[in-house]
Amino acid sequence: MKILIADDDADLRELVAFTLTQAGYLVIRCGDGPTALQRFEAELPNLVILDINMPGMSGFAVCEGIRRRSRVPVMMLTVRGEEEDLVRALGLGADDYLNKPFSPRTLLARIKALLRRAGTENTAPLAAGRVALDLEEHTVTLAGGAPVRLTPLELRLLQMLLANAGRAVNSERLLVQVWGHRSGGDRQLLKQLVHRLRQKIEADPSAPALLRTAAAGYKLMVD
Amino acid sequence: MKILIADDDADLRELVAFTLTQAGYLVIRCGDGPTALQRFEAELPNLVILDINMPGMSGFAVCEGIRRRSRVPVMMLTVRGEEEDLVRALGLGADDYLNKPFSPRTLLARIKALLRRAGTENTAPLAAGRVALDLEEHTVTLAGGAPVRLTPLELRLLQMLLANAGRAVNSERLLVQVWGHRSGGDRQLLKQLVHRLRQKIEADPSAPALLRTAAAGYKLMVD
DNA sequence: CCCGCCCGTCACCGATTTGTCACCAGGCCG
DNA sequence: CGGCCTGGTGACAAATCGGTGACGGGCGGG
Repeated sequence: MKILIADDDADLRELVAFTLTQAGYLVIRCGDGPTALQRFEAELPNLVILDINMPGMSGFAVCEGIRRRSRVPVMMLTVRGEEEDLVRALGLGADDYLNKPFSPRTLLARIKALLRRAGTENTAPLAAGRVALDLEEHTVTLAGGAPVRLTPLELRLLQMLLANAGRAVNSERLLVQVWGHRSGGDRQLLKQLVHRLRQKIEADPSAPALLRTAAAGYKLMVD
Repeated sequence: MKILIADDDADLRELVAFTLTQAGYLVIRCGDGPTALQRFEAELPNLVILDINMPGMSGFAVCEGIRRRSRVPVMMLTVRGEEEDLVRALGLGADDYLNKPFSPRTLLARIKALLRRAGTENTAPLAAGRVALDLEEHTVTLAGGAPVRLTPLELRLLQMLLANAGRAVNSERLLVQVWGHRSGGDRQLLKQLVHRLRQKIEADPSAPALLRTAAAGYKLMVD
């Protein structure tokens, strides 16, 4: 589950990003309007959080731009008491708003509600570190990158590793989970699958940084 | 569920739009009569809300135009005490009216009543993006185009995809929903049906833009 | 009775995915 | 030093999958 946050206030931006990351979402940050639009195009996040007051290009304009090509849920961050802003934002197609300052708890609750309403929540928030899995689309997204398509077997393998992110997973167990094999012997299959997966997700497949070989198995690195 | 709201008073329009959006409807806005007619053609909403007093082209004229090609429920917004307007509106085929000012609660209640009466709500999501289904006529209408006749199976398939517009639907689930098959195996049927449906609804069937192949199934594009 | 539509079935193509084999490099140990 | 194991890699073949064209049986309307 990807969320784009655009706010020129670095402190607030990081607070939001931290809260969301902790909750298992993959967060994309930016500090101004034009960048937000560009990142939106590139990442196609599942939800967008926009600060209204940004220098250069306001949240309104960004919202308008996004609405021209997508019905993705948009949440605006407003200053309490600016009723006019609020009405304008909702008029431009924003889905919800939050008055600053707000609590992380409130933020999460509103975001969950928005995603539920948008029907996006089924796409389980399977994410850890810089890896986010989209079970419905059969893709992985590595922080800052474009989604990568995975084959069914690759998806299953990555899902198993993700479920145990940071810890080594026994080869035996991976064989059982991915192929349903009851006994060992078929190490070659796993070898190949890992190899193929690395070609797709590693920056340098010959020096694996994410999917590392561990004692008697493999592990997915977090940070 | 799509609702078109036409009102030249921006504040009122946005209030209505916000109320409806919160209630889960997809809202299409416009501020004058000609635009309303044009958007109606393009979007084929499930319900239309018209202000009577609009500069240029009155709500009456819009209502008349809509009635020439559709029996979609129409609600008029009137100023209290203008009995004559009211009579004229209902005479032109409007289904209900609301005196300004009104409360969001009232608005929602009346809209639900209208939709229930029109039998639109049971008939489920019949429109998304540029695709609108007519279950009675066994036709689809693509934005701006002429209705296309569908066979019963094609209709069922499109209905299933429409109910999950924008998201991928598993082949397995489609098989069960369309044919009532309990188990897999018969992928060939789905292949053919999709192929035949694409011939009818795609501008270029060899490069599907609407009914796209997705991971482990198909999906109907909305944007 | 014939005709057209609907739809299940088969056959084929090209692309993707997956299983298999052969080989290499490095570590360990007798 | 040489055998042996483990993990990585490239290459190839088999299997699968989606798209497409074609055939024909069943059925209802003229």
